[in-house]
Amino acid sequence: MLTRELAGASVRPLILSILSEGESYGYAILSRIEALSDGVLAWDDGTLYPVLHRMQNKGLLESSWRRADTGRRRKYYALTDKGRRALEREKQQWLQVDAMLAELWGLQPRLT
Amino acid sequence: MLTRELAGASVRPLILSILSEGESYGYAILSRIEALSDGVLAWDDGTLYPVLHRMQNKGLLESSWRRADTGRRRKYYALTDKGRRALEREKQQWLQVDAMLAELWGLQPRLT
DNA sequence: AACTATACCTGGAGTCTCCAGGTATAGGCG
DNA sequence: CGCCTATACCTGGAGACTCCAGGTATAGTT
Repeated sequence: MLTRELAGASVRPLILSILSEGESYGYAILSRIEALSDGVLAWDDGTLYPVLHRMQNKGLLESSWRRADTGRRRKYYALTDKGRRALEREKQQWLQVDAMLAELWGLQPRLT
Repeated sequence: MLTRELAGASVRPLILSILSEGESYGYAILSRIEALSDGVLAWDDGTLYPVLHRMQNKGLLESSWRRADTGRRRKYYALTDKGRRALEREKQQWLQVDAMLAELWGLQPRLT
């Protein structure tokens, strides 16, 4: 698994990025992350939900309870405008740090 | 500045990477990071020192007080073998998360 | 009727950044 | 010589966050 610090740094960008593709809900976000990482990352759901709540409190997300075709109740989350701006900021910050590490590691810089 | 989470995720890899180029000391590490980021990142030194202490406690670094040519006392830090292994792990983890974000953001994957 | 997978939530322990404040000294300047 | 600035290190407490253990509920399968 990841160090707690890297986990902390990546949850928010990952959630924002996944939701930028369209609304989703906790459980699905979890599986999406697991799939994206080829099974390497698997957050406990008890870690994810509080993060979603905090992000909603800060106005980055909005949520609505709906019943899926499967009959189950789900809490769907979608990005707000503020959330979209936050994603842009987080992305820039990530790329900033990534560029520094890439330089230290002798990797080629990313073309933007 | 960075979000506290990204700051947390990047301090350790940055320190380990900088020290992998040769020993250094707190104040110089700070300026190295500032230079690498083109002035964007500037950690408070009160944030860095406890991190160095913790890393030494975990056996990732070793330190020695020496007097520089300038006459000042400095605490030089160097990587231990354990530190070198930790760097390798952190690097893999970073690249893992980076690959996930790159995919979500539609960036080209990094060639290893 | 029992089980599994889906789907959500909370509380407390431990850990970490951040900030404010503190100590000490070399070198330059008046 | 006395003052200032840059260099160089340290600590304590506040606040924030992940992690884990535990809990609730229900659709579908056996």
